[in-house]
Amino acid sequence: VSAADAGDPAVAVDVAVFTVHARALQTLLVRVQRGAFAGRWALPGGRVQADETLERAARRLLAVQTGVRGIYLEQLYTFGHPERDPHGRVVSVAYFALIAHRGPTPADVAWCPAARLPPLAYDHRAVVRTALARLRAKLGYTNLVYTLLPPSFTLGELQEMYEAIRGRRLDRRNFRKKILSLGLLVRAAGVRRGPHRPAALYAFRRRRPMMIDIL
Amino acid sequence: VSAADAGDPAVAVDVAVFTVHARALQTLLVRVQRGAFAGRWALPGGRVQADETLERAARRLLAVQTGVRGIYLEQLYTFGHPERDPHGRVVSVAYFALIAHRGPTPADVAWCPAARLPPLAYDHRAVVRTALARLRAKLGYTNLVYTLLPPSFTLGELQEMYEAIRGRRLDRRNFRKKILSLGLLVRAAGVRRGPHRPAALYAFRRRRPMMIDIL
DNA sequence: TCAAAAGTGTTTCGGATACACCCATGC
DNA sequence: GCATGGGTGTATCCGAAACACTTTTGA
Repeated sequence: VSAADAGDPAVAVDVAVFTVHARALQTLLVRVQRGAFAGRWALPGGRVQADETLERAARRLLAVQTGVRGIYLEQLYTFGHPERDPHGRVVSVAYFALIAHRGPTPADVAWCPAARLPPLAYDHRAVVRTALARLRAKLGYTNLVYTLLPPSFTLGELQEMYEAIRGRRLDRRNFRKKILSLGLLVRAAGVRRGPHRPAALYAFRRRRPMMIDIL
Repeated sequence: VSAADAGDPAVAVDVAVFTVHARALQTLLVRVQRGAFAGRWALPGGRVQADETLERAARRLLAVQTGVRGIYLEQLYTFGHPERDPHGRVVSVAYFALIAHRGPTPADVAWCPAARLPPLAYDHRAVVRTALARLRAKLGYTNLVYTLLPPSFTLGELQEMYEAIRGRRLDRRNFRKKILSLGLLVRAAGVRRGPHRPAALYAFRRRRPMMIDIL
């Protein structure tokens, strides 16, 4: 009923960051430096400081450990089983985050296909599983894909995002009809040139999280 | 990186319990006994003990404070703003729960219409708002209504649940068609007699949480 | 006999799905 | 000239929504 004492669990945050690259969902992992899990891969995260909010802690630890900052972040679930951390009682508030893919990462940081994760420290496998379920569900009723894409992109690229995350192919004609009918996109200048016919570029009319109705 | 120390936030749980009664959503509140909020209403909850899971803490505190036990419970969201509790840093894992309505409550415990709550302690108003949003969303893709109903009930009573929670009327014929087509219900013995034509009784084929697709 | 809830079918509309062909480019 | 992805239109199906009258009971 009053402030903390030494009997309290420690409070931590963990962040499951996803991107889509090479037509596959990828998860951001860091190598554990110390303790019982030294050498294993784990989600970025750590202890919450006394005067910061949970989300701020998540952003700080993510930036420090991986250099990633300024991305979409939302609270996922709180994992608090008494034995989840062999070092002592730690209650961890997990966040899930999305980012457009970018280049290489620092040492001891890696993008790993979400379908083939190595053994992870703590209960982070369960955290990733929970985050993936949330991600798939949320794509169906929000415009969150925009967080995975650069400012302009082709409809083919957009469709690849949905296919990578939902794990199945979509009909191109129906997809274009549906997406364009939502009015979320505007034509961007220029075209994407590749080894084949150039594709029109599009951009999101608004780059902020919104409820919508798709798929 | 190791176990807790005195700098850690306290860890608590709060439980937002809902029922439907008198065609309205009701929230279970307890009166705060001590501290800065003494006399105010609040959600049941309190500190997590060193060796119990978060869910177990929620069930324990709910039973001790209100006598309610053995109900549907799910984790909702974790509230951790540094100033949410004037007594010190407390990170609170909120749960949301559903129960069929039953008789009177102990002293200093009350069911209160969710639409007209009194001023609540801490950030519990935000907790209730979050829980209501979750409840409304979840009714749309699960069979969780069963938690609000007695073992047998009429289709009219079932429809009242949906109407109370969603806050709008539904067409009776379409509702019956849809609900019966899902195959979740079986006829129960007997009829409900009232001041008017008797109604057939139904029961849920399975009383456990399931994903489905309704409304 | 009246008030109040129970019970029942049909029509309409819109969104989802399935499906095939031509186009523009780089190699 | 060919391989590769870009771009477009139509027919069908299914579930959702709208909608009115008869039935049974207790008072």
